[in-house]
Amino acid sequence: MSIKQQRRGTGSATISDVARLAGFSPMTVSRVINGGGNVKESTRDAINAAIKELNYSPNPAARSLAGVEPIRIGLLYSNPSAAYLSEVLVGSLDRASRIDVQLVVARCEPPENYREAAEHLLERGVHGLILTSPLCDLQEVVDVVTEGDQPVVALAGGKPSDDLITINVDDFEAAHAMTKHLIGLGHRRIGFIIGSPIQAASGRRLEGYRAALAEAGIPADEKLIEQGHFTYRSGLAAADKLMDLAVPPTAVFASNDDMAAAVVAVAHRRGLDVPNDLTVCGFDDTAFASSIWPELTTIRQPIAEMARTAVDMLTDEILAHRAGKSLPREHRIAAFELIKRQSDAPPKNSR
Amino acid sequence: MSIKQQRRGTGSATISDVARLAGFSPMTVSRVINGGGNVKESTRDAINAAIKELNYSPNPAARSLAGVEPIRIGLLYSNPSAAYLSEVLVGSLDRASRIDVQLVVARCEPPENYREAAEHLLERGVHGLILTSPLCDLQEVVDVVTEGDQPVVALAGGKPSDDLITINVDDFEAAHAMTKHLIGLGHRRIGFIIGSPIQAASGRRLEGYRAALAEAGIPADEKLIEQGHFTYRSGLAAADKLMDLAVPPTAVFASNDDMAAAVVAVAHRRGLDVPNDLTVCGFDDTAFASSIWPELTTIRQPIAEMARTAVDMLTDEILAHRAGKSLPREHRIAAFELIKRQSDAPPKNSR
DNA sequence: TTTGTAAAAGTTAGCGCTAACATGCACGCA
DNA sequence: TGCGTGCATGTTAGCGCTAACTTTTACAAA
Repeated sequence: MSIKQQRRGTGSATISDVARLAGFSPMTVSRVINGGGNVKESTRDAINAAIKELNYSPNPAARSLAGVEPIRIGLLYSNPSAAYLSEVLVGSLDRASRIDVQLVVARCEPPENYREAAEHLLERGVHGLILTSPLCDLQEVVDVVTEGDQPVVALAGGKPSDDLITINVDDFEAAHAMTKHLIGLGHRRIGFIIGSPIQAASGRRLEGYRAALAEAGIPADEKLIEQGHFTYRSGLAAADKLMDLAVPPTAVFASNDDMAAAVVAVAHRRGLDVPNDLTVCGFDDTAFASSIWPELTTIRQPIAEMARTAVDMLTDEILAHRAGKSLPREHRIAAFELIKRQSDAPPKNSR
Repeated sequence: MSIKQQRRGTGSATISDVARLAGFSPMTVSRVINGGGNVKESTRDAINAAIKELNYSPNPAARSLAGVEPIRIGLLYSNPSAAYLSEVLVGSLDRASRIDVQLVVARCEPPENYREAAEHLLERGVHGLILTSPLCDLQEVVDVVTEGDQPVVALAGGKPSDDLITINVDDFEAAHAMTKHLIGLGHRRIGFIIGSPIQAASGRRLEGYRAALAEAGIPADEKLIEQGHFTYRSGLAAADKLMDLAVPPTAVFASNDDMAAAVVAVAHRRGLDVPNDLTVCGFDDTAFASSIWPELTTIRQPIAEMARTAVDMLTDEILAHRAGKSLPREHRIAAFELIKRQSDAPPKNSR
């Protein structure tokens, strides 16, 4: 007796296996998978059960060969805050390749060419877009990309709205937690450097800071709050002003790492030791945070994870759209993490 | 008369179109494409001509469906010098997706888990590996990944050898050019901070520096040369030593941007203006270079382009390997660029 | 000339999936 | 009873490619 050798095949389950197990034809299975209509509820359930049992997932090559247009997602970035970008890329690529979605990455530098870059992507036929920070906070950019009817995800930024799916950490809670951490160390005069006013997160971070102070019963001192623009240079200026105060802060919480690094630079220039004379902490956990010395205590956003989520959500939207349905725009909140490094310590006088 | 509507199909040429045009069967075309043997020279030429004329390229989905194992390339990185990483990713992904090669990205942090990470990739069935800096300079890592018979490309680092394909800028020429630039500005006492001794590029950069000085007839002063480790912290120490010299340098050329940033920090701490009191320049053009102030004059390696090349070379190797042939290990040199920003100026006394 | 043999080419079938069409069936209405 | 109507499912064929097998051709040895 000869066992017929399978000539090819990956060994994993096929749509026919599922069909056989469920007792229907492959076509019906296909309909269930692709959200097609006209399938009885009980049939759908039986097929889904079979899919689960066989741990089946459709072969993307066969699918695309059979004429289904593969899902393409555009990723628009600018301002290579490089650590951020690489996390975005690693996360989104990882997920995209796993679920066989094409990712088209494009750089754009507002205000010059954002329109062009966006149109370029749309021409390439993308079915959805991911907008990374700080693009999501530029209203013109958002307007351009939401003109069409492709779904758009704003990653770490952007105002939740009906046009935009957003994925963010809770900036308020994160800033609140960091401020509370500083208060816990014994600090009472805590300087704050606000981020760029055009980014929505800046305001939320400021409020988190204020709220933590208020909760601890520490009176707000507006002189301790300086405006910055998320740049190193703006951090230098803000830090100088803070350190020139009659009673300077014992800790400075900057709204991002670039500005925090600038605070460290200013402190050093003035002969202050970080963290013993001045505690400094940042936000974002970019490469900066761990490449300067001392390394910064900061807030980490799970960017890679958020990027993965972005790809998933877009894909769901696109599939729903293809099936003629429509999903409500979701607004996800991801969990942040307070990364404690070497730039924070109790204030001097409290020891 | 009814024109039969094509139900599906992408519209682009298929292997049958090529076969028809060339006057052979699709199978023979397939053989030509896949480097199979037993095709007459004249046939091969005719088919290649037809391929060119129709601008044909095989449909990857159909190919993979027909059972050809898709090419998978592993990319190993560590030490997220993030700008570098993002360039590597953008470049390699761009090319990989265009030629339909799968890229499997993995992080590894020697000395803990490099073996594990490498083995993990190999288990995932990658057919070739890209090793990014600084991994390519760790002999243990290189040993592990070259154990098998997959081809390995060292990107921006590594010693050219029979085991390793390398892609580098000419570190000697680049350091030479930068030093010459400084001499051209009028500097005569130029400090140099050497990179990590374990990376081969460090030595080549030092030699470039020495050669440029020698050419200009400037006597070498060993006190102006300090050892560093490519880290910010090592840059701080080296800069302090240089600035403590009886006759300190008027310019410092650090072997990477992190150390150059540290030199700027030390200068500021000592009340020196950059570039008016001290010229500082770096190497690599990482994010650091343009996020601190003043922005660094530095050497840019075309990392994205080099990454693209890496993917191409590996793919060629893998295809050659599959066809039973073997290509010699190549060692490519890419063109660097001297990026002039705001951290260099003529020395004070020369004005 | 016949035959053997290897090189060069062609044929067949099938990878897994889905579009288009076909069918079956229940239900309501004339 | 017959007949449309619409839902639920099945059948057929083909997407583009290549593995495995078969056939043809070229050419040398018998």
